[in-house]
Amino acid sequence: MSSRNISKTVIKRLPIYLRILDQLIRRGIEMISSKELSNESGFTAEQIRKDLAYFGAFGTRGAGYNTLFLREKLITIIGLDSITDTIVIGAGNLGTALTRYNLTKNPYVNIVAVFDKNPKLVGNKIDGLDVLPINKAPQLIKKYNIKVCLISVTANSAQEVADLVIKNGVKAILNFAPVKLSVPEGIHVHNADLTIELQSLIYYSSAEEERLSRLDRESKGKEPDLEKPLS
Amino acid sequence: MSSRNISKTVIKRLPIYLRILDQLIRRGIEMISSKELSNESGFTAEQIRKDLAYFGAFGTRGAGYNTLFLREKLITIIGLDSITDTIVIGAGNLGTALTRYNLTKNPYVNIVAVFDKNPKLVGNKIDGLDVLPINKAPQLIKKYNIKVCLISVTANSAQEVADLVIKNGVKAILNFAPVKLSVPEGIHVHNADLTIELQSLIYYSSAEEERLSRLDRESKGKEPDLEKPLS
DNA sequence: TAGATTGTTAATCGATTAACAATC
DNA sequence: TAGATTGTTAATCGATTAACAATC
Repeated sequence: MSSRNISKTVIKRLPIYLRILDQLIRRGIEMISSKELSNESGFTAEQIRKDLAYFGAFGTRGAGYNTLFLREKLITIIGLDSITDTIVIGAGNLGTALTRYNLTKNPYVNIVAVFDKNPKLVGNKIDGLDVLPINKAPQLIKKYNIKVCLISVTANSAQEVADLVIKNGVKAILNFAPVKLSVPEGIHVHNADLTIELQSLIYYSSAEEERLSRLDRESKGKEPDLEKPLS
Repeated sequence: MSSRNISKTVIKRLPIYLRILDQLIRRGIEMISSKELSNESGFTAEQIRKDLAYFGAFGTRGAGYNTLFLREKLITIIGLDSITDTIVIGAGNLGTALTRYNLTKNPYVNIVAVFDKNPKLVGNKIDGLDVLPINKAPQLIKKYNIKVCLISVTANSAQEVADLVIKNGVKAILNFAPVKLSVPEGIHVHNADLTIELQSLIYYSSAEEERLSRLDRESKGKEPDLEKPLS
């Protein structure tokens, strides 16, 4: 129980369990077995039991898990028991959509401000929230003690923005920009690069066999031996 | 080379390599070692060499990889050598942002249509693209031979939408709705649930130690010693 | 009690890292 | 040739699955 260094793969499953519990509770279900959680989530029952066991013994042998009790535990484990204030940097299409989307869907997170460096966007309202100039970010991060930040600026600006928010106390970044951010030890970045996701899907959308055999043929055609120009 | 069943973790890294090669080529760099690719990507040099070796021998011992050559290979491997036509279902904030975002950023993918079941949204223009009623989707999927689809509808509608597009020939779905989709064997779903991403980040944004010890204290209150009775 | 299901240890599987011969 | 770096095999590490005793 509460042994440290729980792996990232485990942590990423916890919010999914939470979402399922929310649904079950809405449907009035009070107890749930790991087997049934498996059906709902697509993870194996063993894996679910093991994931939960890292944090404690929340079930009842022979009966399963009490949905309300387990939900409370998950909320505490993930850190959602108090609302997390966050900011969005980058008020383009994506940043605007993220802001609107989150404001309606996510009861655990509150977006307190949206920033952009483009003067044309500053002053816009997104669901009642003003878009502020980026130079106002430092004081606001400190004032609200912001620890989590969404970055939806261009690839060019993302590193600069990351440096700025980290310098002012942000510990975790959800990065939508298509670049690898360099951050100090102890700062967490999750990448949500939609282009990458989409491209890796395309791999699976056509018969691999066929395409990869084409790769072989091309190689044979093209590089009798020039494969590698010998300089 | 081209042994089958290459793992999903490998495939997900390929578009990242591609993106880095794009950058290198733009900077005029012609050769790159796995070591340098490691610096750019954050993956180890060994891992990069191994990933590429699943598909062939693209490098030159002693010299590294020719950036233009490797980029071509990656494009073929991923399946980006011809433009992929795709559709977006769900023209709310997120769907609109995804459509605009993709149209500008992703040269390998073309969004041919956006659909919504809400009559209020039908007829809207998104960067010159009409929002069509969902019942027009089947014929269009067939006409353009659409294999990849983005779903940005509500959790309630997502399964229904998935069933519909799969029935008409879609093989791969990028799902933004916060539900687990049930799909037949051979259909690929990638989930891009932003709420999940954000929540799992929150886990890392505050000191775990502290929060998890709180969990223990709470448990002690509620469950006297039955933490783990020793039998 | 008998049946069910957890929590946990052991076995397996897969992915990453290390090492190094091949070779440019 | 000497130096560098790939491609690949072997060793390690970590995550998943299987199994089962504990126990409700």
